[in-house]
Amino acid sequence: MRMGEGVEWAVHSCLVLAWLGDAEPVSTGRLAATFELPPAYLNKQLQALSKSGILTSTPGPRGGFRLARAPEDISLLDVVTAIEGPDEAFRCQEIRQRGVGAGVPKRQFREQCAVAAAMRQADVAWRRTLAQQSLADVKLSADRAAPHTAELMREWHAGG
Amino acid sequence: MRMGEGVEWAVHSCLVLAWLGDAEPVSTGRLAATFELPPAYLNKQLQALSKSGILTSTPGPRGGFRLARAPEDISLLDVVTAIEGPDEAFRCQEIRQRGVGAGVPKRQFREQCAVAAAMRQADVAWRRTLAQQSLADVKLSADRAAPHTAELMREWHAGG
DNA sequence: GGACGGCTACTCGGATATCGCTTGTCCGAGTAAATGCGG
DNA sequence: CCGCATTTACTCGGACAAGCGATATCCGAGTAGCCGTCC
Repeated sequence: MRMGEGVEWAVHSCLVLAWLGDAEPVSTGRLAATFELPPAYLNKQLQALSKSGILTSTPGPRGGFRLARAPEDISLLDVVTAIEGPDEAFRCQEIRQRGVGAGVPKRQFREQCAVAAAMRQADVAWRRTLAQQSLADVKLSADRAAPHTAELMREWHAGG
Repeated sequence: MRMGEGVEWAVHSCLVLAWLGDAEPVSTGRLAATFELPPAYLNKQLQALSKSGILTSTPGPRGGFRLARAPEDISLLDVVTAIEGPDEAFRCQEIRQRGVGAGVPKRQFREQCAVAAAMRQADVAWRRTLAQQSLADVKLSADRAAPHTAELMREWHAGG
């Protein structure tokens, strides 16, 4: 089980937008240069965030992306869902109904598969933990580890 | 983020082994026929379970696989880890140290990345939920939904 | 009749192809700003 | 000097390839049971 690396790019990009503030939008190229990422592919992730209502995009010169909401109102689950999709990791294929289960009446399978139910519990716990953490929380945690990050971002953004 | 379907096969196969009991081993072909799965590929998953110490394999005629421990002592996390590997879903690539972070002293990155830390919390919650559920629990849940499953398995196994 | 050696058939185990999705890239539509011109 | 039409350059947005891991398969090593033969 593996999460796409686009998630890491998306979260860090949102953090940069949070650090720089919503004064003016930041373009894909600028965000890509911030972490030395391929601009076109990062643009793909940013579009996904835009479609999910996490970012707002403004075209034209001086255009780019902005956070659509305050960092406190954007959870990590929002970002992960926007990039990876809404489906849960475990997809029950209902193999219990094949082979040995082919002959038994369908009524026996009204209750959902016990394996899927167990996996879903874990998935819910995972999602709940992600939903409880907002971008502001992560930003605060990063600021505690490196206090001058916001200033660094603003300087780098102005000079780049 | 997507979990391989081999996990579903592995869990259901372990459940079958639990229902049939450890009297005699069950071969890959028999297990595959139970759910109409490709035998060779299922064998791959069973080998992974065997290498992780969840199953024991006996070669030769009348050979096959058995549960290495009691179902109460096999957690879903054990099975998932055996199939999907021990790595966590989110792999931090440390992109914070590239681009804007290339010039700052390395000491700033002694603390782990805040994004990775947040993701790890969710991963821990997910693993904990999986670890708390044993094969016996899942089997019990399935038995409640379809009480005669164990009997069905024994009959189908004898007649097949 | 019993025991032993060889044979057979069946099993696991790992090496080997194929497919789909993630990754990566490109070009076109649209727009805001700058520019030059006319009043 | 001011306002406007035109041009321009820059942005997003979606369509188009490539690489890699999951999926699927096959064949060889090893072993337990069976059979024929010998004592």
